[in-house]
Amino acid sequence: MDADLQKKPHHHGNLREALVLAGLQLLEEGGPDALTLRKCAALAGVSHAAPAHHFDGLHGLKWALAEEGFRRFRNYMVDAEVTGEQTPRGRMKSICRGYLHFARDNRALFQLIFGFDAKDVPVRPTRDVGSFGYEPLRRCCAPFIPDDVPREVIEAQVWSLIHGFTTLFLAGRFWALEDAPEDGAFDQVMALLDRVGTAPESLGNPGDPS
Amino acid sequence: MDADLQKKPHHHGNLREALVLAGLQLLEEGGPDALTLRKCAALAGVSHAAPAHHFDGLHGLKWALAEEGFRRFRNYMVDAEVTGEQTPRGRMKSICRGYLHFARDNRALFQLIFGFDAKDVPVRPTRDVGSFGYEPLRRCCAPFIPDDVPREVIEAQVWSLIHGFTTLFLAGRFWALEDAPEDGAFDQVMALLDRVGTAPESLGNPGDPS
DNA sequence: CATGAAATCTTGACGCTGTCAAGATGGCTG
DNA sequence: CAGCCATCTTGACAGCGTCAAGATTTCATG
Repeated sequence: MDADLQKKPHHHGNLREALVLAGLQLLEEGGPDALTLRKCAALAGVSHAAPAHHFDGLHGLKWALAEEGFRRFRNYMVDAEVTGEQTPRGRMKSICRGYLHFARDNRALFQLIFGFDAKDVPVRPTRDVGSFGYEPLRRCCAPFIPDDVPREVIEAQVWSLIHGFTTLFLAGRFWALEDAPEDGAFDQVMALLDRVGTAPESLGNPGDPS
Repeated sequence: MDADLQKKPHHHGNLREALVLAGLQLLEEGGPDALTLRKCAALAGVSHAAPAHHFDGLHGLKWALAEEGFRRFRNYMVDAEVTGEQTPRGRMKSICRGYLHFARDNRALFQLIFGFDAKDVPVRPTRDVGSFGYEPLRRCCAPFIPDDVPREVIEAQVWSLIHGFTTLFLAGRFWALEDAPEDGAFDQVMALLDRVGTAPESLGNPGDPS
C-alpha cells in the first residue's frame, strides 16, 4: 500500500478533476491573474503540459471552471431562497441576495463566469449550464409576469438590476452606500423590485416629473 | 525639413499620447488581450521598454486608457441626452441609451473601464475622472429623488439597471430578447425606470403577488 | 556659451506564460 | 501475449512584463 502511495503512477487517475480543483484554489487565493495552466499542473503534481490532454488550452480550463462555478452559484441562490422569507417577493429578494453573496464570496470565480469576452467561453454558458444555473432566478420571477409582458422582459429587468448592482458594488463604485450596515445598500437598491411587474399607469404619484 | 521627418529623433516628443492612442487602437482592433506594452511601443515606433518611462507598467497604461475612455464615455451620454427627448424621463433614458451604445461601440474600452479587479486601477475612477464621467447620470436622476430617499439610492438603482443590462446584453445573455428591433430590448427593460422614484405604496395593483 | 544633471530612449537579459512536437509509460482490448 | 491508444513527460519556441545598464538628447544652471 505504501508503494501505491509513494510511487507516482504515470497515470494520474483523475487529473481533470484535480486540475479543476487546483484552478478553483488558485482563483480563490490569487485572483484571476493567478489562474495559470502551469500552476494548476504543478498543484496537481503533473508536468506543465499535462493539462493539454484534458482541456482545450486555457480557454477549456476556464470553461470547466465556469461550469463548476455555475453549480456553486446556483446552490448559493437556492440556499438563500429556502432559508429566506417564503413569499413570492421574499423569494425573489432571497435569490438576489444569494446572487450578491456568491459574487462577494467568490469574486474571481464570479468574474470568470461573467467575463464577457465571448471567446473566453467556447459555449455560451447561458444556454447550457446557464439555463440550469439561472433557473432559480427564472422561477422566482414567474409570479410577477403581467399578462401583457413577455416573461423574458421581467427576467431581464430583475437580472439586470441585481447583476449591475453586484458588479458595481463589488468594484467599490457605490462608496456612498458602503457605510451602510450589512446588505443595507442591497435592500435599498432592490427596493426598485417592489415595482416590478406592476403596470406603470397604476401609479399616479403626486409630483411625478415624467 | 526632410531631415527632421526622416531621421528618427532620440526623443519622441509626445510619446505618452502616442502610446495611449496606440493602446486605444489595439483595444479596438483586437480586444482586451491585444493590449500589450510591447505592441503599443511598436505601434508608436519606439523600443519595447520605452513605455516604462511614461506609465507605471501595464497597470499605468490601462489607467491612462481608462481616463481617456471615461471622457469618451461621458461624451456618448451627453450627446444622447441633448439629442433625445427633452423631458426629465426622456433625458434619463437618453443617458442610459448613451451608456449602452458606448459599450456597444467600444467593447474592450468599456470592459477595461469597468474591469473590477481593483488592482488594475491604481486610483478609483469613480472618485476622480469618474465623478466627472458620471455627472450626467447623476444629473438626470435628480428630478426623481423622493424626499425620503437618499440621492445615492436612486442613482444606484438607475446605474445598476443600465450597467447590468449593458454588460449582460453585450455578453449575449439575453438571447431571447436579441431578435427585437434596434434597442427593443433596451426599451422594454428600461421600462422599469418608469417606476423609479415613485412610492411603492402608491401602487395598488390588482392581483399583485407580494 | 559651457557643463553637468536629468529626462528619455535603446539594448539585453530574466523568468513566466501558453502551446506545440516528440517520446516514454502503462492500461486495455483483441 | 501483442499492439493500440490514452496519458503524461520532456524539451523547445515565441511573446509577455519587467528590470538594469548604457547611450542620447534636452534643459537648467553657472
